Amino acid sequence: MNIAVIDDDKLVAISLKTILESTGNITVAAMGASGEEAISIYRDSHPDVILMDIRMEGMSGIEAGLQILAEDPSARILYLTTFADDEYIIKALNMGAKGYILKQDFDGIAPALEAVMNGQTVFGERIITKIPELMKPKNDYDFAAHGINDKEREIMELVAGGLSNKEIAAKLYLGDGTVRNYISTLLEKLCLRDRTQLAVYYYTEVRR
Amino acid sequence: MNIAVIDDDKLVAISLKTILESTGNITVAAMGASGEEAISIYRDSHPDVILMDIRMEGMSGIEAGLQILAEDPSARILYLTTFADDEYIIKALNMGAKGYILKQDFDGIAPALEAVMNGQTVFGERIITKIPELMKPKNDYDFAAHGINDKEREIMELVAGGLSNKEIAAKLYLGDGTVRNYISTLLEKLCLRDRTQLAVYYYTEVRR
DNA sequence: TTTTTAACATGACATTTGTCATATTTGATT
DNA sequence: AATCAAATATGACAAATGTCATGTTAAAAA
Repeated sequence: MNIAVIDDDKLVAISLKTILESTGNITVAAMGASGEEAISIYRDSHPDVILMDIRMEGMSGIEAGLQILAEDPSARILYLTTFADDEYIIKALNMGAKGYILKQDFDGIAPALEAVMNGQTVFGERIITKIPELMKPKNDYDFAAHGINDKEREIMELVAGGLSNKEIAAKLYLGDGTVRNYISTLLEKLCLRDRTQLAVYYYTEVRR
Repeated sequence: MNIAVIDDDKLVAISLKTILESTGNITVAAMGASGEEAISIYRDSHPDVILMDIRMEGMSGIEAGLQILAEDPSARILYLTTFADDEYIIKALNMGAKGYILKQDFDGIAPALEAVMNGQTVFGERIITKIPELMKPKNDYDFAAHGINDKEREIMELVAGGLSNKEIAAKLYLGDGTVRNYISTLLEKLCLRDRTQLAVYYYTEVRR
């Protein structure tokens, strides 16, 4: 099995090469230290699996992976992580990566590569247990992109909390006519008709 | 590595034993054909990994797995599935199983066992892609427990879709006063005040 | 059969809601 | 200083909404 090792820590890369090649079954055909290198290495030598650090200087492992998979959807990418970077798990998963394992776990890497080679997807010990909570997508709804300012956002949240105009007015020290105006503008901006649709929008688009 | 193979299809069990032992690295220390057997085998011989069919006559693989993990949380259980039984994926995951792979994928099983032996968690090709949708907890909201009948439930869903009374009435061939009555009862039953709160309730309690 | 209950409906009424035209204040731009 | 654009506010108005009392029908229970 030919693999490529991409890690911006030279020492780690070398260690991996040594360890993996000592298994006898694995050949490290290429090594790189950045996302860009990963891409060009993959283009040149099409290794069976790319073993890549997820966070690197410059282009991240994720970006490089996306690029590689765009060019060859059958590429097998196995990410290495140092433990701290949870945020990437879901991204990697959705992207179509073949797994996500801990760098520290030297002994586990070779078997993981074998499994990936055979079409499996592999996760390190503690990683899989985190997936449930990571799965609820943190929302990155962009209020600004819809021209919604802070006050409007606040009012939207209160409407989505089921409050009446009067209650919202009291809570924000505004006149209740003012609140109605805010809601009017919100509805206009979001092409909705009434507060109920606004609440629905909130739960389906903003905080889905 | 000593493993136990549990499958209620004798033929599959034997085939697995043959294939796995031919790798040289794996010894099938015990075989069984039911959940009950799995439990007693684990008690007796503590294999490194249990390779178990997930659906079997009598006690299912999940139940047996729960029992085994209760007695020894460090037990490594790798499930075999025939493809159709999605529902178990999440259960297996939450339970603490080390993976979930396809029976058909003979070549993949040995590497998967190696990976599991080394602390990884392994999923078959198509399985991981299903996790996102399976993750959203199916709702077991009990309408009946709140005294909500079918019509009311239907109307509640339409309100939560952002429809006006008139639209709901048209859709259900009801008078719009009737719709208002239904909503009134719903609000009464659920201790809510208005349709917006009903929609909020829907998204936070029914389909959360 | 008679009674009861549930589903479906109507109309009257008060309240809430959404729109609009308009105004004041404030800070930024010119 | 003059102008402009926001954030904030008001009141008038129409439409939508929620409540209630009441009625009809059909099915279930007695």
